[in-house]
Amino acid sequence: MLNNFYHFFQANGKISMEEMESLKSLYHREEVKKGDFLLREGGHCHHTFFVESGLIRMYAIDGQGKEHIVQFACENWLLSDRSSAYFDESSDYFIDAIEDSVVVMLDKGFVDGIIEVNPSFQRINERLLHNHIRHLQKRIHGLMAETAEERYLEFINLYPDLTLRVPQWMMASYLGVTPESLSRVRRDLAKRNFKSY
Amino acid sequence: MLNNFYHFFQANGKISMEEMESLKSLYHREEVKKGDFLLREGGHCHHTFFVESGLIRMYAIDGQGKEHIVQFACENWLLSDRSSAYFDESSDYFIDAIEDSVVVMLDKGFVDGIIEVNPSFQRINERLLHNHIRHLQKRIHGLMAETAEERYLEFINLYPDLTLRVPQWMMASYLGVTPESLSRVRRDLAKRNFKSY
DNA sequence: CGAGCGCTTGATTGAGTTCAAAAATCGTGG
DNA sequence: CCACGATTTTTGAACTCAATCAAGCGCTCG
Repeated sequence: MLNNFYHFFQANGKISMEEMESLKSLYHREEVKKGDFLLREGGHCHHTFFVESGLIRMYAIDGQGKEHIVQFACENWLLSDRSSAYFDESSDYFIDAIEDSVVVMLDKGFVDGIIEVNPSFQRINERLLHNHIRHLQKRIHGLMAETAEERYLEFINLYPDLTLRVPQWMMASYLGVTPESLSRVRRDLAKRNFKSY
Repeated sequence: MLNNFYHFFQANGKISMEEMESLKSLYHREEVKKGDFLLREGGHCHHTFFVESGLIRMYAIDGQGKEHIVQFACENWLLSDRSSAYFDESSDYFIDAIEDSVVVMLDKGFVDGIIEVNPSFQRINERLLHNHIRHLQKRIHGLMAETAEERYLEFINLYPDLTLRVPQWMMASYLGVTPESLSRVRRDLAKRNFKSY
């Protein structure tokens, strides 16, 4: 029960079980089924989501009604619309479950709370933010400089586990191409006797 | 002399001139001429750059030798390769001056130093990071969901001042299109009797 | 078992790139 | 202050990658 969650914070900040207990008013466990929403466009993102088990995603829907997946999050990942949560704005994004999942919902006060209990989390939070920035920057560079095929290869390299769990059309949406195009990319790779597994 | 710099921190954190003085070992003023480099690919980013006057840019060069501009920074903007600076990695980016500029170079210790002097800067730094994330996310969405024309219109709306100071081919590089394409976008907008100025 | 969803394939279209070259603008030294 | 070379912007034509539209296949789950 929330083993991943407790382990995540113990490993990162050497926080004790008792200290986590003292914060328990600032988080709660939630089970969600495939397809359930944790956030909808126009709503406010009141939580950061820690994925205890399962798989969730964040995505936007553009003017033409097309989905664009911003991020996946499986076990031990944190996901949140930081803009909405931090700036108290209504969100441009949807967050829903791709698989039946167990999610720990962290209140806005959680980060401050854990920093109070253990100040080293100040650093850890900062690191998470910098990591996020680095990741987004890579994504931008990929979209500007790389072909669909290159982006696909990077993705399966970086997230081999997700590749098996995420439907292909969602991966396409993450990569910024249509499902048809991704299908062709894969066919062409196969023809050039490229074996991934 | 560094009026913008002092004003920026006074306005944001109510820090006194004396307190800024106490940090003066952690920053220094530098004059750079158009074309001068502040950072090169492969180097380490040891500073955050505050633009006192002038205009600088950060960009990457891809496998085909093409430039991709990540960010512009004019007066009162901060610019840095956060990944390189924060994680002590070698940088993927170049930073150089588009105009003759006066830049305040902030040492890595500057942020910690100013937080020590005035703890409210902890919050301000966090806000800057969140803003950065929000901005990058918008950019990703633009690249995935919008046409070159839409991105161009957003840019001139958001940064009308930069539009006048940045050469067109650089704006193209920021928007993720070729200079030729941007030229055509502008011609077509003009033909549809769209007047910006 | 059938309806719907996801994946594939084919044909066509289209936004943006590439290559080439002309026109406009800039900047710098004489 | 002008002129000349370099850079920037524009235009044209051919091309390319990926999108769109349309159809068919196969699986699953209700």
